[in-house]
Amino acid sequence: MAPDASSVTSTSSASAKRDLEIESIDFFVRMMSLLGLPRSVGEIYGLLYFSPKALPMDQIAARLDISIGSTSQGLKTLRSIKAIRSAYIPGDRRDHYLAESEFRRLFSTFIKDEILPHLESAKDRISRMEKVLGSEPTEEKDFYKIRIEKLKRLTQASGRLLPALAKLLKL
Amino acid sequence: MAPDASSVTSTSSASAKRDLEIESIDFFVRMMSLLGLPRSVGEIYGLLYFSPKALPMDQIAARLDISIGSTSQGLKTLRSIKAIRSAYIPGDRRDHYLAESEFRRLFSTFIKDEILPHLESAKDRISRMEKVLGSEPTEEKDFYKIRIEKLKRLTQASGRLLPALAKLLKL
DNA sequence: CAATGGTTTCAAAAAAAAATGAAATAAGCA
DNA sequence: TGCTTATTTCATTTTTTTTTGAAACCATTG
Repeated sequence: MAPDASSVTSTSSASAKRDLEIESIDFFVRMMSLLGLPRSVGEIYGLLYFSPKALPMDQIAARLDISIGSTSQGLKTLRSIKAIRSAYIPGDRRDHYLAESEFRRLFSTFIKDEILPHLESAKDRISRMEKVLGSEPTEEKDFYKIRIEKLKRLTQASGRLLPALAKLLKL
Repeated sequence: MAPDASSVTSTSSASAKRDLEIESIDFFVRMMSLLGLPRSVGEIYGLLYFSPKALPMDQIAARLDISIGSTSQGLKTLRSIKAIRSAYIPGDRRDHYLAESEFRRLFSTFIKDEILPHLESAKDRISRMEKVLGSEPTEEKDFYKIRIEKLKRLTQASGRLLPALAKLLKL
């Protein structure tokens, strides 16, 4: 078979690394988008996840071919959900980033920040519903009562289940 | 206090119903958006969830003040995740829709259709990663091995946990 | 304390997602 | 079958989200 300049390199492991990197980026782009996070955030995390050394922002932007604006924003998001941490590299002013590979922490932060607040407001809303219904003797009162009851159970179950789920994900 | 034509009606429970409806729509718009579904889908489900009688498409569009195009699309989505079902009303040609209030079914369909396919493709991807790595004796091989191992555990855990979660949500 | 390199911010552009409305299709009824 | 009403489809428009790029900001160091 014909040697191909782009895939055969001196060390031969460089292309393997690139392959892993690409699979990783692809994987995390999908996964982050499942969590509602933008493409660039998935790309950055995917790159860092398979990087043995911490990378500075400008290298991340260059490797992914995205703007430093996006990169800065994406790193901010990833920091906020504790999906990355920065490592100090002596003699280099730039911040260097490493992927946090403990998914447990990642998910529990996500659940805590994104899901639980909604559950909180749901509780208030259900109280309001009960108040509205309480004073109104409509014919279909039973129907409404049951619906409110189901909503209540849903939010209660979620409130208990989600934190438990986060704990189970000790990977 | 001054009587207000729009909120005081002959039965007085009409406004209570409207209040519940609004809270419900608001609730489900948020919840559906958490699942990545468009606003209109949440509105439709929220309306149906607190409707004691099945509603036809044109009434749904009118009450929510959205186009029948959106309504048709939204109903299609909701049907596909089994969140609603249609009821036959004698003497009326139109399809009438009811909310499926068993959240368990709703979630398990959602998990099965939206999440599990991703997990499937993740398995393939991980096999590819292992193949790439296997033939490459790099120095950092241990690092890559560990990362791949973690990914594998994540997908395995999710594959086991998510269906279990769906079952637990018998509300 | 200026100069340089690194990072953030944010208005504008680009891209993606959702809603509209009208035409096409289907489905019930006379 | 033809007429009427209900529903779907889809090109276009609108809205929302994401990315860009340049200016502002910060921090280190000569």
